Amino acid sequence: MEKREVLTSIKDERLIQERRMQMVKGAVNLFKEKGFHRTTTREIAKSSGFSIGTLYEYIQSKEDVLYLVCDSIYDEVQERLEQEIKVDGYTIEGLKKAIERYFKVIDELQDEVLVMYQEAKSLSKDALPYVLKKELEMVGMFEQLIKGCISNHQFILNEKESELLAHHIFVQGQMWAFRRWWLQQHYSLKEYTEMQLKFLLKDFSEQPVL
Amino acid sequence: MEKREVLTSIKDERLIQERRMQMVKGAVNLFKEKGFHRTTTREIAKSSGFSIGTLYEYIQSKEDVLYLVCDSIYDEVQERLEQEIKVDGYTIEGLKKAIERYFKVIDELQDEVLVMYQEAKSLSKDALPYVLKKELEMVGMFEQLIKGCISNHQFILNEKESELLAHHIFVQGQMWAFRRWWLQQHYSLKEYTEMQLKFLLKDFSEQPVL
Amino acid sequence: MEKREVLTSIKDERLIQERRMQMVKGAVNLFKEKGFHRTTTREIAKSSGFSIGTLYEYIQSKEDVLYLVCDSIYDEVQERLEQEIKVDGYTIEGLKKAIERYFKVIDELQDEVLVMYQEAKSLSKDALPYVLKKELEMVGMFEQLIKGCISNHQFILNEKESELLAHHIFVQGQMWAFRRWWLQQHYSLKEYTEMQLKFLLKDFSEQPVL
Amino acid sequence: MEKREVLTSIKDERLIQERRMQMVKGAVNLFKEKGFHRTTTREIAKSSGFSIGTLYEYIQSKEDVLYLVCDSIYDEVQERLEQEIKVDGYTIEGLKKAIERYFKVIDELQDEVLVMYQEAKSLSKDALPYVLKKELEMVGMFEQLIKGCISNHQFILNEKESELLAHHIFVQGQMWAFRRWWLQQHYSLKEYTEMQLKFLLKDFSEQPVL
DNA sequence: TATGAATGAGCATTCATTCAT
DNA sequence: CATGAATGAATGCTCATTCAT
Repeated sequence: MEKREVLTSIKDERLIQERRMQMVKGAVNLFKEKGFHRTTTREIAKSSGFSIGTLYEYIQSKEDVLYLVCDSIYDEVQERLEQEIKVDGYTIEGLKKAIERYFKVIDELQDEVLVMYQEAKSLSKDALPYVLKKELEMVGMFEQLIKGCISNHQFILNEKESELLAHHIFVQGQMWAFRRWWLQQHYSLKEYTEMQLKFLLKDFSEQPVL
Repeated sequence: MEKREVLTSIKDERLIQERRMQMVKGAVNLFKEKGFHRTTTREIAKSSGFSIGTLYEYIQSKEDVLYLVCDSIYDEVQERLEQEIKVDGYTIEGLKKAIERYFKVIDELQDEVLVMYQEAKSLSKDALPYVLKKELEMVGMFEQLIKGCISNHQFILNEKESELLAHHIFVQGQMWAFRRWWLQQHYSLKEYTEMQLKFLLKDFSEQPVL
Repeated sequence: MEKREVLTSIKDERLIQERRMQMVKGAVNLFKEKGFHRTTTREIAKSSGFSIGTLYEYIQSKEDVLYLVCDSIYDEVQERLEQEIKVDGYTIEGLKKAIERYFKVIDELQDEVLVMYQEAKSLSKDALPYVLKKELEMVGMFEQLIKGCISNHQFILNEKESELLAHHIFVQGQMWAFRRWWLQQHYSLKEYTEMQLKFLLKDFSEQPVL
Repeated sequence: MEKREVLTSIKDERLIQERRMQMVKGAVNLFKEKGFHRTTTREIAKSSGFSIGTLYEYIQSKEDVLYLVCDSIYDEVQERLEQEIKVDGYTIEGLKKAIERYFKVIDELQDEVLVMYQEAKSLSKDALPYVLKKELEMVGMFEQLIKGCISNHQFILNEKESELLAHHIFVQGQMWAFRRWWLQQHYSLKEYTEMQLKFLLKDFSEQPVL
């Protein structure tokens, strides 16, 4: 699936990138505070550093901003993740480290992650699938790791179990962000990570399962 | 924490209950479709079967409807759960059944659960804590079950692990609702439940952990 | 001009009088605080001690309440005044005493007077003339006194001057009420009365004017 | 006391002045006819010659319009007055002329004056003091004139009497406006002025008072 | 007579979007 | 390209009035 196009009347591609970066940065902060619906386009323009007229030169509707924000958050999470994950091989140890790093990335971007999960439903029928697709790509990263481990005889899981485990890992990361009102009062990130690893991988940590 | 009062100018308590039931029922359907912010008070009134004026006789602001909806969903989930859970003792088998039933309840009320999780953030500073409290009560139900099992030497977990496991169970239930766009295309509820049980409880299923 | 009728569906005349008295008493207090437009019929009913339904048994529209209030205030001012004024003869001394007493009555009923002057404009085309008529009757009381004095050769004024003096007196009384935010911080009622008497009547106090 | 700020989202100061002038002009006419409360913001916008949206670009609430109206009326009365009064010295003749001109200004702006006196009470706790202050400034103009005359030995009055006389003059001017329903049917402005001068200043017109 | 639940026209205000400069 | 004034449909909410009980 190619990136959904956000139409603009501007020709200079470099300018488009720059303005949109400003826009996303400003909007994320606002969405964090007040949510998408309670944020006005004027506020977005202001916190982006340009006028409402200019804002509309680079987007077609308010919803485009939300799409741009979601898109950018995914890109950032994914990018950071890929950067860190690549190094380790397909071992249980590698999988553990990947999870650890994933949790760390979520922790660093928790505001953004929160925004995305709370506001994504406001995306149009048009943009939503693209965002969900991105999510599946991230789950796919874990799935690949798991399957790599299985190929390496690190442990045994069937197809569906692998898939679900990948989802599991993914959701537990998000959980750190959107249940932070409780979790982060009771656990440090380190504690949380350790316990999650225990729950998620305990069976596999000693010997291949029969 | 006592129930947050939603002010009304109506004196007949029976009528209040009846109208609010209509209201919640009508509103949930709308919130499902279009979300809280895109639903107008007029639509809520209409789908509740009365006029906008009457709607406002029973609430003070649009947000009250959201609160009433969240409140009612929690009550229903909790009620259904308690009803089913009570019978079984504090055994692993009992815990499993409780989880199964919890997942079933979530499955039945998935629209409502989804609404609640997507819209709760729009609750005022006033109402949010009450809703979060309700959530912790539900987590608490699982925690009690788990601790009961521990007392019965069904397995060994420390305090924090028990808490986290309870959260885990709770979140996996919700996950069935808010990731249904993917999960429910790949798994039946039965499959999902079985696999979750395996992940959540596998260690404990054969013998007490040392 | 006969009293404007305020229609009611109630037959028992005694009840009508009683309910309307409650109504006026309750409404005056509310109008004082928030003005006619900002006061709701529900509030009037409540502060009158009966239900909104009952309120509308005794009036036909919210404006009727305002009319009833204005009417009742005039009646009270006029009644108190007549009661006190009658005794003295048509002398300058008598006129002075009448003015003193008028100012005292205004002082006692200043809230009511204020309400009337600020809200009378909200009366319908129908009710306004009746209220203005009442006002002229009160001015007429002073005019009579003045003309009596002239007949008694206490001083000399032509017709128009007499009229204007009567208006003058009347307006100075009201002034005590509706400029109280300044006057009552700088003068006691006694001081104000004395100075007004000096201004209004000085010329006449020593000898007939040529 | 500096002018109370009415917030606007418009940056062009010239435009603000122009639009507000239109607004005040349109609103005065409506307030005259139906009063502040019975006038809708849409009507104000329409009679100002722009849309409701534009209206709200220049004010923050309906009450701001009332404030702007009151403010503008005072400014106009005061400006016209100062313009005319300056020339004459501190003599009884000068005071008389000032009063004449004041009455003439009130006569010309009687609709506006009426609006102000009937609606000022609807101003917020915030704006009211500012308007009352303006009123005292106008009274102060007469007080200065009177005290100037006293300094010039034109007549003798103590401090409090001077103050009250100034208020007197001020109120008699207003009286021409808000009792016009009677006065203007019985007197021409000329007659009224002459008689008021006689009442207000007769004692002083021939010789200094002992 | 008394009550109070129901009604819906009406209002102030907001805000995404456009377009002339 | 950038600006910001203008627009008006849409929305949350109020409240005078009615009428069945």
